[in-house]
Amino acid sequence: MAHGKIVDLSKHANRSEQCPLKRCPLRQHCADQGAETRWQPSYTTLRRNETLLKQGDSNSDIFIVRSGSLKLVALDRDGSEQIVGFCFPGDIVNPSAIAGGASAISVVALESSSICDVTPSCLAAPASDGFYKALAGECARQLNQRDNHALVVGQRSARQRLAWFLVNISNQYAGRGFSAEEFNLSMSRHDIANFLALAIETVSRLLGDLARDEVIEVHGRMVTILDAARLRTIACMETEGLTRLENAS
Amino acid sequence: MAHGKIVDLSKHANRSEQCPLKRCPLRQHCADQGAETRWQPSYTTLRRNETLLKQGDSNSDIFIVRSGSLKLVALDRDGSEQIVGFCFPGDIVNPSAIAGGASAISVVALESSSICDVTPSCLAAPASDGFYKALAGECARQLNQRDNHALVVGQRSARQRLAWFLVNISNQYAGRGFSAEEFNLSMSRHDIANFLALAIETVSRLLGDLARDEVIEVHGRMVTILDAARLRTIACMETEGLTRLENAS
DNA sequence: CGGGCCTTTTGATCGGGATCAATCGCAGGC
DNA sequence: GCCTGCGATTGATCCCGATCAAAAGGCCCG
Repeated sequence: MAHGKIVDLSKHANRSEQCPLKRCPLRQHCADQGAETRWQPSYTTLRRNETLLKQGDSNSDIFIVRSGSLKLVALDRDGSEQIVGFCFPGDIVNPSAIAGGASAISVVALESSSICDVTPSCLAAPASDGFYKALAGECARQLNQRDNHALVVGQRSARQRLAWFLVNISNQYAGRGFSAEEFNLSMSRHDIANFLALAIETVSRLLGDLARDEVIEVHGRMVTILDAARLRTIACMETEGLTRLENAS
Repeated sequence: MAHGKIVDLSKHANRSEQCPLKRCPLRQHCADQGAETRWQPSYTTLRRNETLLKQGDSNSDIFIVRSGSLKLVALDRDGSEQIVGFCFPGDIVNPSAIAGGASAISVVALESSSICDVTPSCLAAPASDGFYKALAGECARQLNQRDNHALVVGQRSARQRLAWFLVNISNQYAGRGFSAEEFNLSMSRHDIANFLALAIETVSRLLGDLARDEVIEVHGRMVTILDAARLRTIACMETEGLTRLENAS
């Protein structure tokens, strides 16, 4: 468990030595193909609540998050929304673009974010096995995440879901070299509630409960995990003890 | 809306003129590559409750359903299970194998099923763009389905979920040339309940309600849709009116 | 500093669906 | 035929989390 500095991902400077793109399999593929010189993606900056990708848009672009964070939202025409995931620096957004057609979800920035559109340069090189394989692999990873989310939402109590969420976020931060114990949530209570299929009031109350139990400490969006082991225990079964293979990255 | 015969998918003969494999993009790819002669996959037969693929197994096989049906199950070590999808003839099982690693889900037959393992022959041909692209596309399609499932489970009432499920199953059958109005469910009430994150008693009661309202007719696992329009209306908002892009196939 | 607006918290009540508990129905075995 | 056992139905009750309601912070802007 990495002990990095406490930072907002949004403030994460894009200094090359720690640019999250370095780890991106798509980029690595391009490099492997000797296409490094063609790696000239375009960059976009989004502010809070701005949309990167809109559900239904015919869209063939694939993005990588450089800094900030975003939510993936499935919308229904009657207005109901379901957040199906969050994206952090280094994550690949919209690998489904490979299948063509309309985007099945919308992607919205949770905070100021810098996004890299990798499609043009990758496609400039004749599309190769490596490119498709990397994308397929990313789709597969996201599929696993969705299945895990379904398992949690479908089988666990509100308290377990929230604990699971916190463990997950903590892992996300840790995997990027930041503190796993102390971090700022970039999403609102509303987003957390929606993601976990709970009411916002329930999330608020349960955060309070966890704080009262001294498992975490909460000040607005700043969360400190005081007892990671217990949090993990709660996440998995409130009393007994275990997760399925956690997709940490 | 196709008006085919009423059949069990399990009884669907593998006569070549209607073999579901014909439509499989993977197979088409192999044909396109002139690899048709190498299309010599192995076949497996499973009976009810037999496992095609076990979560955690290091597995690189990709399958296609020839006949029958299966459930995709995400398991937790504490014993809880979540069905995340069902498979019917022509469906590609485990496209995630492309990413390697352990399988994230288990796949279990709901009835006697004939399965085709396509990996050996496809991989015999030098893996090409088309192969990976077809798989990536399939992963993307499944990702959409999962998101839709999450939206329904996260946002809709029990009655809406069940109606949505019936509409979905009906579409699956229709898409395969069978009757959209009358069919045998291959899954138990337990499976339906689990898939929709409901209690089995709730599913039973709501099926009874829908039958009493003359929207459907139920005799054990045999379901007849009497008023498809109303069922669709219920599925989407119980009173108002709409779906998001339905992934019918 | 004060005011408006949005997010979050906290409190009180309600209800949809879970849970508990029989009973029923049907298929397979002897 | 009858017994056995599992799946499905039906009924009664309970409770978790939703909903309604209101207050309390934050935060930006004038």
